[in-house]
Amino acid sequence: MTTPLAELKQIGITNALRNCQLFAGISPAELAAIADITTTKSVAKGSYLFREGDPSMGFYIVQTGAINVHRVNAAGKEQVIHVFRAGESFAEGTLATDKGYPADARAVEATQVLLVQKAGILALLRRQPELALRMLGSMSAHLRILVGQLEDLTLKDVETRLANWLVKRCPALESATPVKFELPMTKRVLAAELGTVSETFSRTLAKFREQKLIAVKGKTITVLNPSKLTALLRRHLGE
Amino acid sequence: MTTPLAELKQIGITNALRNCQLFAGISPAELAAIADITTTKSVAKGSYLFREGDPSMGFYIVQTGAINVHRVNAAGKEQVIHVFRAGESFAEGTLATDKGYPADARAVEATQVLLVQKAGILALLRRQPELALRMLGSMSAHLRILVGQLEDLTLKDVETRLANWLVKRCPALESATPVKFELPMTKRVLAAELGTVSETFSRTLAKFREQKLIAVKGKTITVLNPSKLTALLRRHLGE
DNA sequence: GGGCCGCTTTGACTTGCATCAACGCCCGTC
DNA sequence: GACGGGCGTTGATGCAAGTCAAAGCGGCCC
Repeated sequence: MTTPLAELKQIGITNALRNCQLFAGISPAELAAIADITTTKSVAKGSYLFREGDPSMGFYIVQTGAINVHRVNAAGKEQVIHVFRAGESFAEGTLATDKGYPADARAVEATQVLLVQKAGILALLRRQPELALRMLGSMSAHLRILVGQLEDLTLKDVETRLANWLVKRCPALESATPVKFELPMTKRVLAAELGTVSETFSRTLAKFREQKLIAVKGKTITVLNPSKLTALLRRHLGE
Repeated sequence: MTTPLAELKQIGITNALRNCQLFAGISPAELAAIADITTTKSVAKGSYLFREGDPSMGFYIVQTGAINVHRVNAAGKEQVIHVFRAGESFAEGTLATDKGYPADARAVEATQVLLVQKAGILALLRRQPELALRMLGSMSAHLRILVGQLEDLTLKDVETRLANWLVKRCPALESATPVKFELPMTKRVLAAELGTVSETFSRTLAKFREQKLIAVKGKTITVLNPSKLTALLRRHLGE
């Protein structure tokens, strides 16, 4: 930490931390203290950051790439809990218990993460109650995501879930002008995130295509008429 | 707080707090400080403690009775998130955000709860970092519950979920001696907790009855052979 | 006791979705 | 340029579980 090289590394980490919602607006001194207990880690596409039951090393922040947090049952089926992308933090929950990680975490693509080390952050939290409150807030956000997931999976069918997913990435919900975007992953992976399999996903896309709601070309999806899609969504939720 | 009557009330609250896992092993001074910012509240069976979106008053601890935390979609269907019983705390997640409660909370039966008030506990957390860590631990436990729920609902069928539920209330898992107990609620409510409807629940009970795994008489259920039930559970999970 | 309402059970039907299977397609490697 | 493998699409089939309907069965109030 006293050599120029190490200092340089800390500066890089500090910058990365600043991009994380969890630490938005935090004082430079605190940020530096956190950087001191943070390391970086590269995860190759498809390899695991941790697995269910592994003892907690701390919590993570995605710098670049994406981490798929999921759960596997004995039959080998995966349920995606959430895909975390740049700036998002996860596994904060393992700080205050001696249980291990409650799920698996795998890199969807080549990914760079920050590891905020358990012992260090715990000591820091004891001195910085405000920071502890931030962590509480972050965990609360995760709880909300999970509650949303729960609702998604049980109260809606695949068609509704996909419509919802599409609507979420349209900037102007009520506009009638087409919106075009690229899928950031394979359709198979997206299907899993939506809690279904690729066949059903493909069929549902086809259904929307027939109704002239969207156009699909490879990984490019065009929402032809956002307002019609939101109307469909409302219709499905309203009955 | 200076009148004898108020003091007596605080003593009662203090005792109640002591029964909560969240505060297990905490110092008497801290406990008293928490009692100062805590009020009690009675909730009649079926009435709501709070609803989704209500601004947060603080978090709750169940003293007696049971609180059903659930979510309702536009179609009016309910998804039970968890039923909290004596000694359990919930809604801690609303402390650190200005969003309201993320779900509905209704009393399953006549219930007494403690309300730890938001402003008070926040001030306390700023002075007592250890307490903040406890709250983090508690929220982490809730996250685990939710992740478990998510897995239950997506990776298992109703038969497996019911078997799991039954096995959980058998003291000796591997024994061949019958275990008898009373349902603490109507079957309809239990069905909802297991993420299904009363008809399917009834059919699944019948299926177990035919296999001589259980006997049912009104609200009394007898698990005839716990070890056979756990064997069935393992078989379902293992393939 | 009689009547009523809500819970429970059972049966018949419907449906959304996973699974299995087959085939075209793209893209890598040899 | 030929082969192989993973993805995407489509069709056929099976099944778990939700819905609708009808009929017992309590329990509770008058």
